[in-house]
Amino acid sequence: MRDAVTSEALREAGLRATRQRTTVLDALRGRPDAITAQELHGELRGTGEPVGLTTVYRTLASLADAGLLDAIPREGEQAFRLCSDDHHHHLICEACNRVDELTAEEVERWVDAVASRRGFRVTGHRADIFGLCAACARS
Amino acid sequence: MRDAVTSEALREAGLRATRQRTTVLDALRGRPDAITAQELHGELRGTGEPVGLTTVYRTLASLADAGLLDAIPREGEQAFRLCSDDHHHHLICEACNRVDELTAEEVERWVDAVASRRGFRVTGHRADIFGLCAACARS
DNA sequence: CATGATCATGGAAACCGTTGTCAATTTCAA
DNA sequence: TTGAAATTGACAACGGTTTCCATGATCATG
Repeated sequence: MRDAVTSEALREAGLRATRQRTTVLDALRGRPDAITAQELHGELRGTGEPVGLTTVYRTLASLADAGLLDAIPREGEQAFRLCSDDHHHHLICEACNRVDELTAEEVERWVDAVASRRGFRVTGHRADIFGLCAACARS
Repeated sequence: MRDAVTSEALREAGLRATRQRTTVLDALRGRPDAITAQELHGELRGTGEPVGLTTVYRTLASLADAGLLDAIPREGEQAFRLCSDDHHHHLICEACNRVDELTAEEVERWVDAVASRRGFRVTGHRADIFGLCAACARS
């Protein structure tokens, strides 16, 4: 059962497996797009498993902290999406918010080269592509 | 005189050369770090050339629109910095907010390759490196 | 199973960066 | 010089997010 998988993931993140957290994490599963706390709250409001707005905010933050979610900054707000646990970059559709994960050795190489050349100690980097996915570009 | 240069830059951006805009743009000149509207407002408050907070916000937004400034997103707020007019990326010190501009053909190549491979129509991309500059890393 | 120490929830209020309002002021082309 | 149009700035409003805190759920332990 999916519930057991979800609970275990929460446990591994150091979080108790509550109904609310399970609901949030399950709602994120299989979603190709990034979603904000408010959007998710609104979506869950309709179902039989509502979760308080405050709790949605807290849960998304905790899961992102734990590395289960990627935070995708959007105009004035923050969207989230389930992600793999290794480092990657994003291909983001500005129309439907679909997010594809990318790995990019050429980017990592560039980061290392530039940083060492200037005596920077790197703590992180970001490389994302924005545009329209094939489906959205067609319409 | 510097003032004439500043006024002309404003004119070219389609903005009237007011005392406030000249003050803001001059304050940005030669600054290695990115600064927020509130920070700049506070800084100017001390001088003999105060500028209203609303005006600082509007001016920074206008200058960024015009391509004179780069917007550097910071935790929950937005910082700005004078920039060159051609496309570039950033090397950002998280301690002192110093920002260096970078060009990166390897990143551009990566963007094109990935996008075409997936049928994405690219509207923009971003690649920034975060860390500690040589000076901040030392202390 | 019970049980309680600890953690989680959620409605309401507060927060904080930012934007809208609008009357007064400034700019600048003519 | 002058007047139409743009700009300013104090203030209020906004919107996403966080804090508060009393209530409720979880789960290691007995």
